[in-house]
Amino acid sequence: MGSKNSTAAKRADALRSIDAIVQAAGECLGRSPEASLSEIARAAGVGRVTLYAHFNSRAEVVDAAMSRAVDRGNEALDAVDLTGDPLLALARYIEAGWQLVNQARALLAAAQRELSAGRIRDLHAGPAARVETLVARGRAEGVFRTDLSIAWLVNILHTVMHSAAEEIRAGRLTPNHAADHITATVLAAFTPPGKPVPQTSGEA
Amino acid sequence: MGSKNSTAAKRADALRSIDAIVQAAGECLGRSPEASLSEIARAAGVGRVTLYAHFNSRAEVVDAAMSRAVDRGNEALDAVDLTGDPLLALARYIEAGWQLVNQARALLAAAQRELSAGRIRDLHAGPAARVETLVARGRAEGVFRTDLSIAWLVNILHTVMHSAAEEIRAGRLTPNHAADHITATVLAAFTPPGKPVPQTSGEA
DNA sequence: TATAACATGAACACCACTGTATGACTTAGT
DNA sequence: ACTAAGTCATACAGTGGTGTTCATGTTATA
Repeated sequence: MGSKNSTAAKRADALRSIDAIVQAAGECLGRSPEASLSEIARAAGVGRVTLYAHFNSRAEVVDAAMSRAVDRGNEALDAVDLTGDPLLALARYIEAGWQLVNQARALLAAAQRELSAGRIRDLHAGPAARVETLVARGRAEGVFRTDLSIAWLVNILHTVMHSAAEEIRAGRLTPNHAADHITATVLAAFTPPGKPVPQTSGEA
Repeated sequence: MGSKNSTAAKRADALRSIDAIVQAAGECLGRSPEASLSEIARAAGVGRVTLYAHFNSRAEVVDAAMSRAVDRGNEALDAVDLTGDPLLALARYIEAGWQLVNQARALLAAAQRELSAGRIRDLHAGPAARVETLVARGRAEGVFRTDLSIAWLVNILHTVMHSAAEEIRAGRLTPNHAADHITATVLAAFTPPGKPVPQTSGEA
């Protein structure tokens, strides 16, 4: 559904172009959701007509870029160990994926105007489940608060990650400290009322 | 700088139109930053040409809508008591302004593409200072954490407010519980490491 | 009621983006 | 080396937004 062909085998040449286009689309749409196809084609080092030779519409380009981002995200996050202490697991998740999640969110803005709601749900099913089970486990173990819904906590995690990326873009935060800031903030936000918030980096 | 005239006194008729346009612009741009002037004029119950009779460009409309939103925000927030216990003060601030801040942020997206960076800084100077001093006072009193910068904490506050509004739009949160969720989350995130997170609503 | 201000629809030129078509050129695969 | 596949520049039609002009009505206000 991403590319144009049905059964014909593509030439190595064409595959290279397609890959460049999808990659450029991910970058351009990640920066600005209303990037034009001309802009994407130019960033891919390819003619605009060539883009239309492989994708029937703008929606197909967005879909391909979004799918690729989700795939790469899943791939990267599969390498993260989410077992053991939920606090440490969450810290590992944040460390591995905070800038990844941000780009996915920027792409999402483009996808939400170009793709159907069902398609977006499908693309999000996998990644969302991973964090949800981690949060659920943390709640079951008494480490994360239960007075707020799982959906809200997951939303907070993603929101803080995203905002950190924007703070960096605005020059108010350095990339080195981003993960620390996110972790410190989210772990505190997840702490059950009455319990002390965990120390994240330097312990006394 | 907002409207078109210089010295001529406007008719009551015209003032009514201008007000309707600015109000409609606030609503339309609050929903979608790329709302067209045709759309805004229609929402204002006014002809498109009439809009151009009062505003020279799209930027002027955006500026007027943004200025109005900031003014109304300042007005509403001036009524909030930010003295006393910083925790309670922050809770009052959230209660009063969370949906307000969200609309301002949605407008901000439109403003950032149409207005100069300097103009945006000017518009934000007032509102930002208010929260910053509150956060600074909370830190000085040992209630808020000092291991994260003031700018980051303020950013977290606004980000969580904004995300709550989006959760409501997505149907995952009811407006009644929004302020509670935001307060519970932000107060926990602001708590210094090692200290217990405060109970917000029901105490055991 | 006179008149200047205002509102309005229709029409215009301009621009950027989308999507398609054509024809010449280059490259991959056998 | 031959051919099908791919690339690309140019050009085209269609769409939708921005600003402007104009001629005709409508309304506030003195």
